[in-house]
Amino acid sequence: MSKIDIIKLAKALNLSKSTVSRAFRDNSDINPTTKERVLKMAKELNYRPNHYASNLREQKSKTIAVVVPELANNYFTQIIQGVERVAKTKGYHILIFVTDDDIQKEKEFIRSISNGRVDGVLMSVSGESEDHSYLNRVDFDWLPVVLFDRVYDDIELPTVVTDDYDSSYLATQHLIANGCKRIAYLVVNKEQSIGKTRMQGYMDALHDGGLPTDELLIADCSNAYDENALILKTFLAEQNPDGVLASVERLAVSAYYVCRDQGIRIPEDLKIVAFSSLEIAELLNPSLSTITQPAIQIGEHAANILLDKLSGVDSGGLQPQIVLSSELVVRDSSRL
Amino acid sequence: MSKIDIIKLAKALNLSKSTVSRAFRDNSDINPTTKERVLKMAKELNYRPNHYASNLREQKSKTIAVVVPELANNYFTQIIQGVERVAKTKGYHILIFVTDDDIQKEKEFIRSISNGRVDGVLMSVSGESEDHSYLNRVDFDWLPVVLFDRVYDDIELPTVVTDDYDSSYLATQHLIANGCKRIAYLVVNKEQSIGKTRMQGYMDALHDGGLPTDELLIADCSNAYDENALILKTFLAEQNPDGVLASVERLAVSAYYVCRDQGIRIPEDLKIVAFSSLEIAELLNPSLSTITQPAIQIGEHAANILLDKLSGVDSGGLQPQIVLSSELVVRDSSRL
DNA sequence: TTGTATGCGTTATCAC
DNA sequence: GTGATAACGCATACAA
Repeated sequence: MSKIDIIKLAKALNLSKSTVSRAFRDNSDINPTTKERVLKMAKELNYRPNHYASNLREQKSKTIAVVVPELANNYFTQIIQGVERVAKTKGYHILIFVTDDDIQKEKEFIRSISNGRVDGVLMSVSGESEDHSYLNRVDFDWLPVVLFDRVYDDIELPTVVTDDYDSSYLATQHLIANGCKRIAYLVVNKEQSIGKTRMQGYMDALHDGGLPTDELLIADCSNAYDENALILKTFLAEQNPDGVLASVERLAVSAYYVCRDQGIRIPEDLKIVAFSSLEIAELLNPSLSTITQPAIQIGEHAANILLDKLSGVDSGGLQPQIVLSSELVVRDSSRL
Repeated sequence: MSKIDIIKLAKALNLSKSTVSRAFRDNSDINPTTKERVLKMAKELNYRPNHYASNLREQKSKTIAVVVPELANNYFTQIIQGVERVAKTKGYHILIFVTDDDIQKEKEFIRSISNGRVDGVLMSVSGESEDHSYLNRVDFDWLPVVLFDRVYDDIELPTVVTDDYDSSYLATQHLIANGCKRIAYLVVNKEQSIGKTRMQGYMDALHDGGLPTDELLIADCSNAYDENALILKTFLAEQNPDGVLASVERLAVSAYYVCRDQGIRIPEDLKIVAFSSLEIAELLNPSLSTITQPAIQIGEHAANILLDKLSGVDSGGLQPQIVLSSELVVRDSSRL
């Protein structure tokens, strides 16, 4: 294969390079027969238009970036699946970037692609509690951005999120209905919109259910399994809750491990509900009650919004704000 | 931000574009002070070198492609994590492509990137039983390719795989040791090297353990959960095995569901061991015995090999063939 | 319908 | 140490 370019191909065909070029563009004036001829020879010589040259010329890349905080999370990989699925149908490729929840990396990545690297960006953000004004410096007409799941509320962009408040409220209500009096809330970062919104639903449900809200029942965890094991062990021992709402799957898993080790019975001693996209929640011991977010659909929606923008579909001036519903699936871990 | 390019920046600084360009290259003759000045102004104007122009010029993209059969599989997403981790440290981006186990898509993708789109490819293949000679047409000096997990044996390329035969053998031996007489093997596609190798380990262990091998005990499943539920339900009823080796996680999960529905007790009636990268195998009911592959490391190794090649490290002429060890973790699902 | 010429934004080579 | 200029490979406006 090596170095066959449009000129060599043109020479081989005794044509000009423009004609050859035209053979690869769909809506160009070209004799169907010569087009055939070119395509055939191209196949033979294994020629493909150089991507970077075309992109430079056309100022587009047919590629979108997907920016996520982490990959070690089923939820995000499911979202990526959704994105991939719709991107593929429109001929787009996807570039994955992981920020490790570090806004510096997020910022640097956005900077690094801000000059034609990709046609658009799908992002779940990392710096909600920090200064993310860097985003205001990008021209969204040049580089459309759609936020999903974790969003910056103070920046006007299309978003795709789930109804976290309602889900949290409902799940807490369910725990109350099943007799819980001391319901704990497990969260990784209270400052994130996700953590905050879910916490609000939890608190309001407590209040409406006639239960006091107690700062001490809110466990601020980390992202590392081993740390969480420690935090939760202490937390459960000291606070002795009878119900738990885990704002992310990982915390529910840690809670399961701690309960097993400490001889805390689920659901008899402690009932658990968790935000989780685990496909086998059903098979856990005991099966885990979940608030299941439509992850794949989030990806699909976000991708569709972005691709619409890229193909010039007018959103009527305003930014779509999609809210998808999660589903509360009650299983053994929160049963009476 | 919009349209700021090197020329505008140069003008703003009253410099030539060559000088500006030099400020961004690390080892160029340039006055440190002017470099400072350029970089500062660049930041101010939010200038970034155009990726496509540089790539066109330099003939490299600092991007590698990761090609996998599917994303709906923890195993592959973990591998991607590993790749991402090392790629990031070397300043590479990753482009994800999913073949849906369709060699046509695999082929088309490789073709589509064969002209400078990426600097190299990491791939887990899809067309082992089909004609994959298309790969011989790519010049691996121009586009280095490293295969992982699912490989083409008849094409000379670096590979990273796990010791599937040994793992299978060991797991089967373990089942025999725990009293199983009728051990079934669950597989998705017998023709794949993965399925085949694992089956061989299983068969040899049976033989060495003095047990007959029986074609009927090999269940050829599909990739869809609902289909598998049906297949396995019938299979378990008809063949009545007392042990099962699942060549992929998905099949073990299906088996769990079927057992639950049919009142088959694990491990009393049926012992199960599965190839699985599930992090919470421990928490299943009952906890699942697994052959755990070092997925993240596979990704890291593959990426390292590729990046070494890209940076011109000589592999001594021969293609590295890495074999990583999986770990058999015995849990309740296969206990006596 | 096809060919010619120009520019997309860089970087490298060569002068200065 | 810096500036002019020629590629990189392609796609389009314009001429033929």
